[in-house]
Amino acid sequence: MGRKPCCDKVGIKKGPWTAEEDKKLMNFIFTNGHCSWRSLPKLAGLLRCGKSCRLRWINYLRPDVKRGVLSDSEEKLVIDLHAQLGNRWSKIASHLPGRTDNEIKNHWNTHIKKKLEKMGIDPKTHKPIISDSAAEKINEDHDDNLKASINASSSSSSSSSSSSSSSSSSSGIVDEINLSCMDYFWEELGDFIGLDFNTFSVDDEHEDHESLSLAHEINVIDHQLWNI
DNA sequence: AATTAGCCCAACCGCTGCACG
DNA sequence: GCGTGCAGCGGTTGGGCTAAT
Repeated sequence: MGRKPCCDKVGIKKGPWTAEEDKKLMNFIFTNGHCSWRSLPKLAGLLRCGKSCRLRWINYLRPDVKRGVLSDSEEKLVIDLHAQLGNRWSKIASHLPGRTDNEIKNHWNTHIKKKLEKMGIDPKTHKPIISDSAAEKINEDHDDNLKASINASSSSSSSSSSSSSSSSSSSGIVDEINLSCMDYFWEELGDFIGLDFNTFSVDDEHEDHESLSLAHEINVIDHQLWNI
């Protein structure tokens, strides 16, 4: 015997919400709040499952929900947070007042992802997309450095200091690649939305209150993340 | 004007984590 | 510690809309 489904599918309405249903849901929540999403549809006189009501409320009917396309600064904040948090849309949404995880997820998949790919940046890793030949070259160089470090450490095995410095140089190559990738990413992104990531200031074109406050928030989040 | 292709977004589905008995 | 039920989350889908042919 498995888990009871969240709603018995018989008699449950699916698909787009009507204005009448919206009204019923809003009226109920405004007067009673949402004590239990599971029991809410019955109490509100809706033929929907609790999940559906919850989603409708959070993504559409909530009074503080912000509609319309994301601003450049909001977009930047999403990219920045995605680079740190990955596909944790609800966490990302919590940093953008009035925006929902669903909205951000949709915007990411339809707009930002394409923009980043166009800029030659992998939207998953937030690093430049490297061609096969370039990747081979990096691997060759890395292998050469690794071989050199192994040789060096084997030839001077008595000296612990020299072997440690050699191994750090091989991993240093990888760090260098990662750092240059990130520099490239921030530079491209800065150009794209008009934000200087060194000073967290925006250029004249983007110098509105929202951009500045978001730039400040990005700065704060960056500090918090780096301090973890 | 009709058809097709692509885009966008609301909504659904299934899984996970958490609280509680 | 275990099982159950619920809310919440993220991936995916489907349908409406618009631009291109």
